[in-house]
Amino acid sequence: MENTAKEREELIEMFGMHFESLYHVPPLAARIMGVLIVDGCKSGLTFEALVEKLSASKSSISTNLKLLLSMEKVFYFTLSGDRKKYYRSARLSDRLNNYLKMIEAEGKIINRMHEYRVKTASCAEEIANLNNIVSYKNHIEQIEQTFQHTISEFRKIEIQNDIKQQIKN
Amino acid sequence: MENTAKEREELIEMFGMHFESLYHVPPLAARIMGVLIVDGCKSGLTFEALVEKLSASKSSISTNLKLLLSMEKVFYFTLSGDRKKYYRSARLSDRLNNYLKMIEAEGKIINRMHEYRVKTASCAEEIANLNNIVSYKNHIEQIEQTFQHTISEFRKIEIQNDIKQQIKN
DNA sequence: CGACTAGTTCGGTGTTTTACGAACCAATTG
DNA sequence: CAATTGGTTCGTAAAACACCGAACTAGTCG
Repeated sequence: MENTAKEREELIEMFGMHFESLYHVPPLAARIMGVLIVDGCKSGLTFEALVEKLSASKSSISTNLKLLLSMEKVFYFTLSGDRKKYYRSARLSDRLNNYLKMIEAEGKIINRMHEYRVKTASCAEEIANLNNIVSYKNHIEQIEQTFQHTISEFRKIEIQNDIKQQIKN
Repeated sequence: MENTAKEREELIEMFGMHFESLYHVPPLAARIMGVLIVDGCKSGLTFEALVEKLSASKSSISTNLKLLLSMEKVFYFTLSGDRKKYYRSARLSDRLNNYLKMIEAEGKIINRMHEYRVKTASCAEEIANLNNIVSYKNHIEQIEQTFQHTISEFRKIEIQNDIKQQIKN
């Protein structure tokens, strides 16, 4: 049993590192994401629970939670007759969407790059390089489409799960 | 013509922003990447050229270049009879590979997550959630494969271009 | 060998970030 | 209305970061 606890710690740490570099958020925010995924996937975690689990101050949790809410990486729900907010991490499809956004950013900049090169190309070498850019553009677009497809497929599953959940309650 | 210069500046700035957030490097390192792509794609840029173009100190350029070299985002080559190093940004396929790495990291952590959940799942709700994770894992793997395929396709083009280049010289 | 080129390393400084405690607010409860 | 709960806001201390100049190294040339 102690082994499971250790594994839990490791998982939270792993998620923390992952989100810190991926979303560019403070360490504490990343760890919040971690515990929300590892411990809070079913019913959410309260503000208090986060303070305890992460042994951080109320103010730090508040600030970082606000950040994550504004980034839509985390959301909360309330229960009637309960003043507390229950926090949960965003859906898995949102994580996929994050990668899509990065790749879209790359795509946009490559388009600009291409326009610029077309205008300024002068020698044969540069024109050869242009072909390279076009090919890169096409690959990026292809990947974007794959992502879009995967995300929409995955969203369907999530929506179905949500409906099941709602029927149960 | 003044318009092109402005567009160039904008492109460098765009690349800078992009790489800063993507690779988590200091602003100057990101701008080095930017100028290397925009101005140095054909024949590379010298250390000196970078100092001038970015109007930064030699020490800052040195430090950031060292960082980019260690990250393999930048490489250099030398010409016989010329003491200078010529810096170039990594290939486009390496940029694609960077996204693959991120997604692989996500995949690994999701695997760990799944193992953990299998061990700790107790109620029906948790088991339902498990299916969700499995499905996510599968989608991630599918995307990884697409990426691997795209990267290997793209590498072929790059290698062909390299050969053409070598024949020319 | 002295001067120059090409670049690195070191120490320091101004800025930014991160987390904190204390004070505060707003809603509820006895 | 006083006390408690659930949380926010603000000012700040500590640490990390980014960039710089000065001093230094290592190779080259006259």
